[in-house]
Amino acid sequence: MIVTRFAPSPTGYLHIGGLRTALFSWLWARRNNGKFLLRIEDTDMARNSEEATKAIIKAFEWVGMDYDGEVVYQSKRFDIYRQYIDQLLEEGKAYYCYMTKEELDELRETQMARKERPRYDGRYRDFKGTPPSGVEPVVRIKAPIWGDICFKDGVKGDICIASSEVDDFIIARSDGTPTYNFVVAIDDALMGVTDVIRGDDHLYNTPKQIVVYNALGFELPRFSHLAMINNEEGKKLSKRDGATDVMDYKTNGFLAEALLNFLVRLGWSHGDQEIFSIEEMKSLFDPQNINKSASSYNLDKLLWLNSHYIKNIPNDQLALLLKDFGVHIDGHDKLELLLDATKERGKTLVELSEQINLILNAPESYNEKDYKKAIKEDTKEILNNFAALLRSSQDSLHLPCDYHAILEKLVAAREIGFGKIGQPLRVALLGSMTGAGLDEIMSILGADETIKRIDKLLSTL
RNA sequence: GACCCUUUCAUCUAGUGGCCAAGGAUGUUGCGUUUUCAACGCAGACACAGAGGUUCAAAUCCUCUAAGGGUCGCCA
Repeated sequence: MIVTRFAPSPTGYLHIGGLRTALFSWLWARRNNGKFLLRIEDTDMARNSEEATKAIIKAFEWVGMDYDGEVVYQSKRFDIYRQYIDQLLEEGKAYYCYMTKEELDELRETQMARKERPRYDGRYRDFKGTPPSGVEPVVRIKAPIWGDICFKDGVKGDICIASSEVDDFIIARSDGTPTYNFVVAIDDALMGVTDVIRGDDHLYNTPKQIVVYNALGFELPRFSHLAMINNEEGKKLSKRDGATDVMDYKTNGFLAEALLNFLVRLGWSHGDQEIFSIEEMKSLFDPQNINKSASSYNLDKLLWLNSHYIKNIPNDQLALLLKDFGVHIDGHDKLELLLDATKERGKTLVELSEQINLILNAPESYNEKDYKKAIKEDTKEILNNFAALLRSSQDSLHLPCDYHAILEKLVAAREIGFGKIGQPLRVALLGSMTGAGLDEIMSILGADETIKRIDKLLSTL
């Protein structure tokens, strides 16, 4: 069985890059009817917050990603880690190191000065003497001294790192708490994780974790390291780049489906296909098709996808989503017509709600430029004429085509161009010359409201 | 500085030695549809980082160079 996991450290909101990593892991598990686990990496007591964990879970809920079983908190598993530390100590695979932080800093400086890669020199590796007093020791694991540490990465292929590059890293701090690379390996093994899918930035941790796997006799999972997502300038995505918090996308009017579709195509592809429903992703996703190279975030494409999903989800669902944006049209008898007329005009739910409000609420003022452009000498007469026509045939006006018919009638009778009536009418109804089709707008408003808005404009002439 | 990874249109990507004088998508340009905007349709512009090899044949394999990124914590 395939078991994947997402293992964030709770230091803030869920980042867009984190979501993509989680998505890939989730999809791979779901595709194989496997398990997708959520583990919170909170071994650093000073930095983690409960809020952050909640934020991550909330973001998962929004996008509809479900995890299996209970959330695992590393902070609650310290006694498990302690056991393994003791075991390694007993077996001579780990040892106490009495080097102070100051000594360590000093060592690093001299190494840097010699243009070497800074690393622990192993001075306590085979220490048999009397430990210096007054130093709380850390526990270090014995990493191999010779050869290479190799593994096959699901994305990058064969990776080999010289053992000389991997030092005897600390697995327990002087206060006894375990460190990241140690607990990750243990938890992944204990939780039965078969596929570790994570960011590129962990590539260098992998050989360290392999040291732990080997020392404890655990079987290695498959590792797949995802290249980073950069910003539109190709630089590392940071908080300065605006919306990096997943939940910002919700407030900015993006659909979860669109976000996931966007993210799944960042670094992964399936031929030429661009649009993937969640179900399709679940059945098609394969880490084998993940790209090696980093990709850049591109808002235009996200926007395009979002408008695609806005246009294609059922109207009743759309109405539900719109509630969060101050548009309450649940019971509106012209709901279908209203959304059909507007949903091609909004790339986000924010824009769409603006479009809808434009129709639902009578204009309080008119766009100056459009007003000037639309209002001509004969406009007053034409609009009066049109209003009269509306009044006289009020009872038979229902569908957009009904309104269209009387517009045609007016145009034919007066022998004028469509613009003569269309432009001022548009200003009267919406306050400006852009927006949905006139026939639809009038049908949604009904004859009464249409006449009211025309009269209001007439009163300014 | 050391080690590691990456490199196809502006962007996401297809491509695993011949089907590629490089395909799709976003964006962009023009035209059409339209009372307006949008949407849609059609047409166009835009790329194999560079240099050397290997081969009958290279975007694809090898070497070097360059550029970008990552990592070097008692953070995760």
